[in-house]
Amino acid sequence: MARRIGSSGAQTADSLAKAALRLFARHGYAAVSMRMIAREVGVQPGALYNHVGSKQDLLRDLMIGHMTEAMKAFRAQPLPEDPAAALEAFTRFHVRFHIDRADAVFISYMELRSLEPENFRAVERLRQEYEGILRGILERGARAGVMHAPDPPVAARAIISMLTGVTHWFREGGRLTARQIEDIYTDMVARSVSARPAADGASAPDDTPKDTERTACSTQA
Amino acid sequence: MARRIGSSGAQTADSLAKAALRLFARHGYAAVSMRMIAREVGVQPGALYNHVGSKQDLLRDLMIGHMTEAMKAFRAQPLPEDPAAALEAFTRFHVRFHIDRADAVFISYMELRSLEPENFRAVERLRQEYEGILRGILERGARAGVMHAPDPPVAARAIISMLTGVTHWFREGGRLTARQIEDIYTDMVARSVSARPAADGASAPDDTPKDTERTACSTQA
DNA sequence: GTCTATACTCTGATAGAC
DNA sequence: GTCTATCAGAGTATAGAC
Repeated sequence: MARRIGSSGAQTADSLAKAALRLFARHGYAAVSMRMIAREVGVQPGALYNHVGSKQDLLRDLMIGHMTEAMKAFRAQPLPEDPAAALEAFTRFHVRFHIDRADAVFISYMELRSLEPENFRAVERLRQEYEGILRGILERGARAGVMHAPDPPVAARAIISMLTGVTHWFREGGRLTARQIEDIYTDMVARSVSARPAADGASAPDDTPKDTERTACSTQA
Repeated sequence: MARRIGSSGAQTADSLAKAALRLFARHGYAAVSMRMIAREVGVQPGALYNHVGSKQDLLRDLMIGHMTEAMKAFRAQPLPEDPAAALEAFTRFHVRFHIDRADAVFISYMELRSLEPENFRAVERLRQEYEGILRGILERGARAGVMHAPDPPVAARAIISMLTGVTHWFREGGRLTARQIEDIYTDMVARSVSARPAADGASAPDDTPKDTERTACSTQA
């Protein structure tokens, strides 16, 4: 228990978190063993348990850490009153924040199923809170008549899926800079809920969805 | 080797594929064991190897089967000449086809990294072929001036990410019917590359991207 | 705080009887 | 074609020396 001279626990803990993040993102939680992480960190497998309770704890801490950091960073910037400006702020924030943290995003998006029920609920709560921000913007925009969002919950998810997908293929030093990607996505998102219809107005549903074919239950997470 | 009276290999093989599909989608390839699959099928673990060479073969066959089926189904329908109509056809096809095969889509999207290099290349080739269809539509639309797609490769990926995301949350019997989802997504996709700018034209990049900040390499898969 | 050593379970895959 | 039995190795996690 006592710390010996020459030990460097804080450093190991940090390098452990970094290694787990990288490996989980690359191979997936289930495909990564504590032995692999230990090898990466440069310690024996058993030594990891001085810093983390279990492999599951490691995943949970990474995910909750990422989500809370995202929420905090978003709230640290002012959210414009104007819905269109707010949407742009959200989009730019999301793309920029996530491009810089591709590994953490990837994990948070893909490894929900690897969380044990209790941890899942905690993370899911944060995810819904974040999604709620975007939904709120769309609802305000639709009410104000400056946006076309027949179904804000669905639109919010569609937009977040689109934005988060960037982490699947973006690589630093590729054909486009992060800023260019940000511009392209911002443009597409703004248009996707634009109050102006698409060119030929092929089959845009009305702003007030018809009740036909509606069913009972609520859309679930 | 000889088939005995009372055996039912074809049925087992079918139920094996179905069980693997379901379990891989639910828990992830790495988290699913052959023993779990065997239990689901109702045979002993060793018996699985009468129908499949390895766990990896099972994944590869599921993914390639899904992708080729998708390509074949898409090509079985006529693709309109008009870019906007083609985009709508693509969107509706994608959403409809994928909503009915949520498990296969989920696997094809998430388990690329679980494929061994050779299998990965085979699947990736099919994926790019499919993405190329959408990219082609966007390029035609942009050339014809009826679509705004500053960067068709990025736009194609963004749209596919958005559409594929539906499998993350859609459940039969939820608040919305599949047809309603299809309508909403079709509308959003059409608008996202609409030639008409978003309401206030906040910061839409030009159709001809500026060369500033461009870097050398090509966008990678 | 890290080490070595280990407990115990599970893994993918195979061999041979039937 | 399925069974039982088994292999060799890897999985998470713990115990106790230092």
